[in-house]
Amino acid sequence: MKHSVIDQTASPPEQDIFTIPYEQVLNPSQLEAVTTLDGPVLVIAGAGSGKTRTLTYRVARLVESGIPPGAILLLTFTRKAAQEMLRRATELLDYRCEKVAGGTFHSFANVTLRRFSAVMGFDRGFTIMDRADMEDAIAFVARGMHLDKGAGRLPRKRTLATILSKAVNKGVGVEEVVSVDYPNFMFAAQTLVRLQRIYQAYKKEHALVDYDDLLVILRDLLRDHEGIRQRLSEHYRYVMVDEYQDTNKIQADIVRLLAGRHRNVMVVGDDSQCIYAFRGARFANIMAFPQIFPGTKVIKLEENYRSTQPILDLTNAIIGRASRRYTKVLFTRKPGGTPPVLAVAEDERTQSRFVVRRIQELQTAGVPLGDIAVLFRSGFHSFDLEIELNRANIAFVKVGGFKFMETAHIKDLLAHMKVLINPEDALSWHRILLLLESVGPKAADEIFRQIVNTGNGVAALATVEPKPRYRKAFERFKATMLDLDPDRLSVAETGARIVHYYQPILERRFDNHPKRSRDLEHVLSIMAGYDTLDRFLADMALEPPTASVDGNLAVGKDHAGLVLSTIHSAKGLEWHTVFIIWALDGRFPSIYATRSEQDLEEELRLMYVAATRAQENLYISYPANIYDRTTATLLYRPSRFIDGIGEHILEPCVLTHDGDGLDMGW
DNA sequence: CGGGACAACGTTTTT
DNA sequence: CGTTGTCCCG
Repeated sequence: MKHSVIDQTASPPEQDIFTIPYEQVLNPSQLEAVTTLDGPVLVIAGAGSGKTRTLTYRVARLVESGIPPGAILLLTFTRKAAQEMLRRATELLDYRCEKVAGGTFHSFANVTLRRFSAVMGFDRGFTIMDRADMEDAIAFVARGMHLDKGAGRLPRKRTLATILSKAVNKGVGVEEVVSVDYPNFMFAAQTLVRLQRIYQAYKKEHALVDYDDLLVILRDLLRDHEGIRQRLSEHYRYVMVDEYQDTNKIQADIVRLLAGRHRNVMVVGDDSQCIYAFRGARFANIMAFPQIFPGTKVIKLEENYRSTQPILDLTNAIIGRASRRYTKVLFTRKPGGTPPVLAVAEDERTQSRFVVRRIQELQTAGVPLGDIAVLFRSGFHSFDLEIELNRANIAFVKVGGFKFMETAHIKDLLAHMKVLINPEDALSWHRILLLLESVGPKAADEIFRQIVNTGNGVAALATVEPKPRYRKAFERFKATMLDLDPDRLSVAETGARIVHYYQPILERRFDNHPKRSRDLEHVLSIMAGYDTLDRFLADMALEPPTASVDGNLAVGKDHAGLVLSTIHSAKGLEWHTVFIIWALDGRFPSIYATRSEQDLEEELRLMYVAATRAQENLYISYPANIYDRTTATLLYRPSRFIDGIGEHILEPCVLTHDGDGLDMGW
């Protein structure tokens, strides 16, 4: 009997086998979460309530209880979060904790699907498409549909991708997404339904998998193949999921299928911190969990260890403005603290200077730069501040926003590598063939056809008959590619040869090629850390490097530099001092979010997440008098999420800017 | 095929 | 306003 085996390994062992003093370092709720090893558990963990700590100790506890580390699966929102928890568990206990299986749903899906790729009909591997690949593929198949031009234009490819992705993540039809979110495109709804079908078929034919497919295919694999479900479920006997409020229906299904048999599953989340509904996340998953797993033990962590009471007074006031009542109220025993400040700046420059000056004062007062963060709604909100920081010689790392890996030259490099692994990848073939001089869509298509028909992978290049027009370019391409044997060459060597080949193309196509050349060098240095091409490519798609290239790269996120981050990327993190800039109504919430009640509510939660990152100091600021071109209106009110909050909770401060001076008056 | 000129569109967050 | 798609010509 399997059950008796599990019960033996997991039953509470003798007290004295534990080396970690759990009772002394955890509060009663945390302790209960950490020591309840069997059966379904739902932990509702408020901001700063020691959620990460709880998960870390629980990993250690499981391992200490004799569960083999490989039988524990820890699903988190970013891979970094998983690594960090396992690292901390290792510090608490020992090296065994490093062997726990951890990662994001997407990376877990990737490794699992590769194990069972034959079942799915991908016998030669598959390529993961990033967002830009998805858009390109959609645009490509849309062009192939030869739509009647008189019948009105389709949405742009970016919007198409958003629509198709939303339909998948919400588990609804394309028509429904269009009618709810894009009523202006209702005329094209049926075309989009067809487009979705063709796009699916296209991916299948060319062994391409987008982000959504990773989840969907894993779910289907678990649902439709009982043998595989059983194997995986017996392998991962203890499942933990972090940030459960930001999972969607498919992810909840995966958890249900994976843990349905042994029911040893703990999910941790906070409904008031759900900030990914825009891509299908449903905080309803949290409320539904006890129904899916009857007998769930519900544990609430409500004591906040992060922030001072004045900061919590503000965050409670913010979340109190939600129309939905959330499941808990936070309290702290942390003494003292000063009220958060709301700073009104005349213009953006004044706001930037205010932030820079305060940072300098904090440094003088002995606060390390790494303990300070500036948070904002959208990537571009920090541009002006970045200039001022450079001017003041303050090192920073920017997280979120700009996608280094999605720039054209980097994608060109990766496409050359992708066809080595998956020669059916039409998208990448197309991309690299178009780089050849005098090769356009038609010639690219013809060459690709010849390659695929030979069915011989990259080696098929030898048999292609180039037209005289592009013969010379083609021969150079062919010679380079035929020489790239992934079994013989290291990843970095492969990359270096491609870059060498690509250099003249780069110079011909881009004015700023010196900078792009440096980018390529940077990617080559990343390659040095990989021993197989698939691993490298999968990582670049699933966990691309985030730091920007020019100047301020270097420092890792946990060290030294000041952090500039979108609020989405700041999830789960905390700092001594937090600045929230551009808290201007019309920017935060963005005017586009002010239409629907639901979008607005998510923006409110976003403000809540931002404010709850602060331990000691919280500064919220906004530039007044910003003219918005698109709506032809003047934006001058503070964000509605903080407007009108009492002065004893959020202390107002007016920044004036005359000449070079900065006056902080009241 | 490649480049230039022009028109239309929609604007954010990320695996 | 910047990006994307289309059309036309050399």
